Amino acid sequence: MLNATTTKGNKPSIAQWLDNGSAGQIKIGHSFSNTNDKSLQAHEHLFVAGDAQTRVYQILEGVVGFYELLPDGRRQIVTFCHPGDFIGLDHPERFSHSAEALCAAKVRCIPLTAMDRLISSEPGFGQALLRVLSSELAETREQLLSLGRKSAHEKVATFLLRIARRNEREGANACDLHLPMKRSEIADYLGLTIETVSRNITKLKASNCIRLNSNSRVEVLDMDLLESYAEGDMA
Amino acid sequence: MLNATTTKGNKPSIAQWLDNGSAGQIKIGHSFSNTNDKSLQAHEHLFVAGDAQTRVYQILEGVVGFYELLPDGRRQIVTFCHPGDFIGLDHPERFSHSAEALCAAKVRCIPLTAMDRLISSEPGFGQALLRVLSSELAETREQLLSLGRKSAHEKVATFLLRIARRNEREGANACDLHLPMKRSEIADYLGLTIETVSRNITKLKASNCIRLNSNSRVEVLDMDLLESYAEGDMA
DNA sequence: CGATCTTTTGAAAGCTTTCAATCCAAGTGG
DNA sequence: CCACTTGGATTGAAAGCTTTCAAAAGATCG
Repeated sequence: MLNATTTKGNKPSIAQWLDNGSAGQIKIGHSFSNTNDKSLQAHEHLFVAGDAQTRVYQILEGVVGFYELLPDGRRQIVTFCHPGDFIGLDHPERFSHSAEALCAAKVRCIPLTAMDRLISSEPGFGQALLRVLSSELAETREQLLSLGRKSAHEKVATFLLRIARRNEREGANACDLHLPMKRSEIADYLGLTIETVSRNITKLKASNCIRLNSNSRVEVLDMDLLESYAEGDMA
Repeated sequence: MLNATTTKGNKPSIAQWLDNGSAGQIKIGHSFSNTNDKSLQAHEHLFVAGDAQTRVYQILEGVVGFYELLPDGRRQIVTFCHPGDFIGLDHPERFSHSAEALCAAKVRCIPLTAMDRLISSEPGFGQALLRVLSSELAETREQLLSLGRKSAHEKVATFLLRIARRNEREGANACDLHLPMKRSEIADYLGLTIETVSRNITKLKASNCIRLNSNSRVEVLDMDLLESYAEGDMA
């Protein structure tokens, strides 16, 4: 979601803040003293709704789910945060969302004051943040279309396609998808139930669009078909 | 959606760029030479998906719907833009969305180059934009919860409640809601059909939660009830 | 290998949509 | 001033898709 790469090769004192490889984009590297990294076990929370927000987080390893709850327990996962992504750029006061590691994860914790300092001192930093926020907003709007107007089948296809695209961006095999989250988390991301997600994955299998090598390892057999499903060209 | 007020009192040469009254927030006033204002009739498009994006727009008067289409014509309205709101901060290349005036409207057109200049020259401007984008992202995420996890009844209640809150923020009567959009546009914003929207407005009337003074004029009779409906506390 | 969690599959129920018809408000023109 | 027209909103009934409830099948782990 956020166009920033992880700190490849682990340089703990150098935050590879923003590094979207596209031509003409700025690249910021900056050393920090008052950040600290935090390791999370699977299913451990980084924070929960109601916590005061005093830091911004950047994912270094693993995947973190960012979600909101209704009083009766219904959950909407807003985004899955991957290495390089930021959490907490959007809400300057108090979290209305919670963040939970889907698997073992490591995050860098950056005090808001450090962010403010950087914005003032590094001219390019604020602009980089603008780009990060912009692309996150664009992605969230894509998800609005999915949630508001797509069928379950289309939602699942769109979800898989997005993962394929992410793979492509990162130079990985677009057809070999790894799903770090459970069906229940996919369901809460797509506004569906576990059962509906499962049924539609089965449908995609049946139409020879994908194959499951394991529950969390999907192989795309026909990317064009997957794309047409995602856009609703057929049922 | 965007924390910026309109140019009250019409000062065409002074863009009251950002003016969120909160304590400690910056206030920017800046004069521009190369912006021009554009008037739109009801249902006239500001731009359509596919257009190259060369400007950012700020609504001066009226309401503009920002939407995305699926190939088969299904529409998702992403946001209703009110005076002060910006359009086009999120996507630096080519529009994947379209923008259409819901009623007679006036917008200020700002070339991207002018934005870039401002970001570089006015230190506070970039930070103001960050806040605008942040709050827009937060609002979009709220909408994700609505679309993904709320019932039709809850969606409609949430929609009305949001308008009431907007009224409050602007110092207007929170109980007197003006709906500048048609039922079909509410439907495409909430991921429902016209009929479902209508039925649930009727339900809200029947439970003495609201009253319709006209099709576009809703009076909230019981704000607490509306809030509890919006959160799903009852049916 | 048993215990537990997760996924898949089946059948019935429910909510929203679809299809249709009526109602309503606002113009238009005679 | 009153039909007539028109676009939008409401209401009704049937269909459809997703959910709910339930159970079986896998997978993981000690």
